[in-house]
Amino acid sequence: MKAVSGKRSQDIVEDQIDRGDYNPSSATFRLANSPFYLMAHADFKYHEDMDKVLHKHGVSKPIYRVMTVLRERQPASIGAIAEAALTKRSTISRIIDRMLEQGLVTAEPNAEDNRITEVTLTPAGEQRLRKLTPIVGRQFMRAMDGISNRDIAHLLRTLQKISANLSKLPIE
Amino acid sequence: MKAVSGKRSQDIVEDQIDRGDYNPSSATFRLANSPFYLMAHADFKYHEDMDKVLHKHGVSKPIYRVMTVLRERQPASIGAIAEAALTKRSTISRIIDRMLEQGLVTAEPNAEDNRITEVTLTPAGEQRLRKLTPIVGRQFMRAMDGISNRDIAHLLRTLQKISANLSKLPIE
DNA sequence: CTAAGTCATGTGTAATTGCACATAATAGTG
DNA sequence: CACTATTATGTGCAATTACACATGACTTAG
Repeated sequence: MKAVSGKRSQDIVEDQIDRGDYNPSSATFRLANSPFYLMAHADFKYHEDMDKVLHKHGVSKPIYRVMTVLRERQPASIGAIAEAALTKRSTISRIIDRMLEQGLVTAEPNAEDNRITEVTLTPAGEQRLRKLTPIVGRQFMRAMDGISNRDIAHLLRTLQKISANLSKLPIE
Repeated sequence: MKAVSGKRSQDIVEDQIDRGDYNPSSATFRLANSPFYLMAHADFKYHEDMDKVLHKHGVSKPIYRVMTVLRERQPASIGAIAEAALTKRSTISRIIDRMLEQGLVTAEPNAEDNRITEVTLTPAGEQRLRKLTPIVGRQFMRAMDGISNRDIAHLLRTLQKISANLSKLPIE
């Protein structure tokens, strides 16, 4: 590897030990070279344009996210949706309320466990989602322009590793 | 590259053309294989634990982000901070109010252009930031455990490309 | 089988955020 | 030099969010 943070590569015994400029506690750290800042930046830009378009179709970003979660697993409980959508349960509870008003989902108590609310997309919800899909697809293609599928696969592997690391026990 | 979405690799003329499973509009798309979902997920987990620790030091996530922006460029205007911190100007304006109350920053009108508010970290703000830095550093090391610096460099390049793509003209 | 414990969800409340607009300051135009 | 356009920021207001707690439902120990 190349030298980082002024140290010569010989000084670095293993590739993993010294994170040099990448580490936010380094004196030479810069946001432009920070993985997490860049993730937030990319994610922000990705949604920035898209949200405006989605709003024209009466769908907010959190509602869209819930719909994509439901597309994969139906029915799903409030708690399961919250976890997958990276949002607090109480918030999801209210988002589902709004989706009910719009007729995008149904919410029924689970037959075996009455505490659980089972949320399912209605045909109208499915249709709305199908309508939005190509818009999101175009935005995705735009984001990935000039990036090889090999690089995308590499990106996925790294992100998955990071997520796995962070799902272990917390800091202190 | 390997086949994606059921197509054989021979069918794919260029590596960039068909995004297969990666594209949110694909029938075989899964959130677990979606770059943007994984970015959001990693970013969420990264901040989830950290925020709790930061709060014990009286610093919220948005305040911490503003501080890291100021560390790199001081003084900075409200607008410049907003852009770098991926937050609306009016929101930053109010966050700066809170930081002023805590004595973390000063805000002075620019001498040449009276519209501009120049925000600067106070010594107390600098000190607070220095105190938090090792905490964030540990979280970073935890996140990157088992990932080589080469992979991090690769991740950075890809994320930078994506950000650059999305900074061009919007969708429709 | 009953009581304590755990779990899933919903709700009151306060804080945060963004939008739309207002205000103040500068730049540009004829 | 006056007048319009643009720019930077701040504020009223509505919507969204999270936290803390309450409620109802299931589970388990004894």
